[in-house]
Amino acid sequence: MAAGAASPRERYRSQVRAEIKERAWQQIATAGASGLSLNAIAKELGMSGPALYRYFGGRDELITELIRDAYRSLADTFRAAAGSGGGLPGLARALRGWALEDRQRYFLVYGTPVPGYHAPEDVTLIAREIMSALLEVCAAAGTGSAAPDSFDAHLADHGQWAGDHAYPPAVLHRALVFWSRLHGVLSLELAGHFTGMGFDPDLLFAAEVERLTAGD
Amino acid sequence: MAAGAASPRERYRSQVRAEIKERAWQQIATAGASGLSLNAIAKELGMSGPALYRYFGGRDELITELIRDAYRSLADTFRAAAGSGGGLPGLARALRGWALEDRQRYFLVYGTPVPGYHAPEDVTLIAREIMSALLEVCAAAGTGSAAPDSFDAHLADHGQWAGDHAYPPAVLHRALVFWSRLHGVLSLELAGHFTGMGFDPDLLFAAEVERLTAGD
DNA sequence: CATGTTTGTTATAGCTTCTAACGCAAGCAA
DNA sequence: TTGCTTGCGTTAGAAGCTATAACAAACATG
Repeated sequence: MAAGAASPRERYRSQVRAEIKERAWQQIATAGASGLSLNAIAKELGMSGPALYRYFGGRDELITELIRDAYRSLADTFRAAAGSGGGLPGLARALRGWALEDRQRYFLVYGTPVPGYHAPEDVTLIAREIMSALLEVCAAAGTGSAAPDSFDAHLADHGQWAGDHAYPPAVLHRALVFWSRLHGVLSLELAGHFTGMGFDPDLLFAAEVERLTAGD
Repeated sequence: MAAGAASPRERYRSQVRAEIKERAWQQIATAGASGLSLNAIAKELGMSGPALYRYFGGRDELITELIRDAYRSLADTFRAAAGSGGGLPGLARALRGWALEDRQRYFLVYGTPVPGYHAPEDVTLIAREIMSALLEVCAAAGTGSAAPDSFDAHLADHGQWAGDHAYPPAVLHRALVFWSRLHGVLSLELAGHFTGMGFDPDLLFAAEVERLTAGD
């Protein structure tokens, strides 16, 4: 975007910022988001503590940046999957692949929220973008064979979140069910609640996708 | 149990321990588990910092204790619901009620795990107890109308986690689907991913329970 | 060349967890 | 009742963290 032609100073600056974020991802991967230490990152980069504050306003700002990148990455993955004609199974595969690629990144988006934290405006916009791609695929996949229930009736009156496109309630319902069911399996799997049970979570995921595409 | 007749010293000790845990729950409710501060708790109780270490080995031990209590509470809730004949809808209601009662408690059980953390033995035993109650209700509810799929075949070979009772694969599958789907909705709702969308998460939950009981 | 901006430094405040050493007081026993 | 033991709470301190302030050096630009 705007990172092409810039002054050498800005080039250096953005490169250091990127390096900081890279170390931050490494730390998060091994110690979780709560274990991220600016001091440790600074030492790893060979500079001393407060130097990092030239690049990020503080710990919260750095984490917010990582969250934004995580959302962006998921949105791009969804956009690509939605555009490649794989339908709902393709989208599901993309989601699972993205989740397994970096579980801490998944938790940054869908993990336990910090009570005080409020996501900045642009992050909620990316979230809308993700939802939009999902709705698009759901609409293309048809309404399926599930009979309309009371929730569909509710959605007919409370479906403004889908944006401009006036999707039928069945499509909205399908999208919400796709989202919550696959998140349910992925979340439990990534959190390790299936470990030691012996079965393959991938097959449970596949079975849910199966029922999802076969009219719920 | 063993807390009935005890020396006055032990009575005092367990009372202080309980008070500490109560304050800890309050703190977690407002600042999340990562924002729990032993120092702040000590000050609230009128004693100074290191005194808490007479009652808990440290921050990790206190949090582990809270996690254990959360698991215990969920297990008791499940046991009661399983015994009261409400079937799967009753169990689902109980789960939702328990989750909404204290969202941070839910996150302590099903939230983002800390990479290094390993749950102690007894917690995994309580987790098994929870699964056992769920399986019991699933078995009583019948196998439903869902046709056996490849995951059922897989479960026939990998269903040892159900314990002694040799439940049929369909029952195991039903339990896993009950668990993951309801967790999916609850997790997204409690994390606030539905806020601003306008629809009622309770109705989505109810719709999922509906499809869960009506043969998937 | 001079001037202003940006970067990195050290010093410092204030917070955290946690260990160590000490004094006091409560409970138990002879 | 007199002592002894055990446990509780204290202060002091080490090591870590975030974050700010003040300063020095390097850099880019007039």
